[in-house]
Amino acid sequence: MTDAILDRAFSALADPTRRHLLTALLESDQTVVDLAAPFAMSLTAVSKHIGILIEAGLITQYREGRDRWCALNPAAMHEAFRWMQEFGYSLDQADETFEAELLELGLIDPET
Amino acid sequence: MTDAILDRAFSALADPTRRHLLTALLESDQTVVDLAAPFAMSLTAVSKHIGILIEAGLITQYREGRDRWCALNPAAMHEAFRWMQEFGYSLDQADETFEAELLELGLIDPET
DNA sequence: CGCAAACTCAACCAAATGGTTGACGATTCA
DNA sequence: TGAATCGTCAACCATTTGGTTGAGTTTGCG
Repeated sequence: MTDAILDRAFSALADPTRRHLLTALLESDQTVVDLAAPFAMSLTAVSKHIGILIEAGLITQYREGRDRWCALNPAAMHEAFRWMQEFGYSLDQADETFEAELLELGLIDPET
Repeated sequence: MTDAILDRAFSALADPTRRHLLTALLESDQTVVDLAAPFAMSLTAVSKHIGILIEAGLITQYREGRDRWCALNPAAMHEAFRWMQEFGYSLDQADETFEAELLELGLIDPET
């Protein structure tokens, strides 16, 4: 039951396009067309992503004329956040090991 | 670059089996066979899940004879956690709206 | 030695994912 | 009224995902 919510929240968050949509909404509510503008993909594709975010409970929509305005919905994000909080890891330790891991994976340059 | 890390972390977290594996490791380090025992799926399947968790940087492995011990790796979890922290939502508000949403989706009973 | 245990690897499969295009409905505006 | 804007829907496609089975490798043990 709570599994289904976390499934949808985390898999919605797993896509970079959807994460960009969410950060865009951090600024202010936006219409579907506005949200889609920066992306090099069809409006239909972005519309689908938005549908997934809605299903995941990460955003909501309200209509105004022919516009669909999207807004952040804190509920599901909060639930995912809370799940991760169970892992009471040391933040200091994490910061140290993280850099080393990035180097190992070749994802950052040594001089950065 | 950081997108790739978040992609892998969140999509690794999106599967309930893998989340169960992580919470099991919260107790203590465990071998692959031990981790697989509670699940109604083949050892190969669990081994694949573990591989995904390793690739995502959520766990690490060390060998000891024929055993492979798995241990939590806080790095990637921390990164995902930090991304979500950008959403400075009100936790109080989230708790209120979350219950309502669960009801609406039929995921919980009214009396709970 | 010889077998069992602990895995991993390779090949395969069905279903889900992320994208496309084309048609459609609803709303605004000249 | 008629055309343009703002979307959604349906069908299709290639790739990824999550599972299987069968074979192989390495290690421990009697």
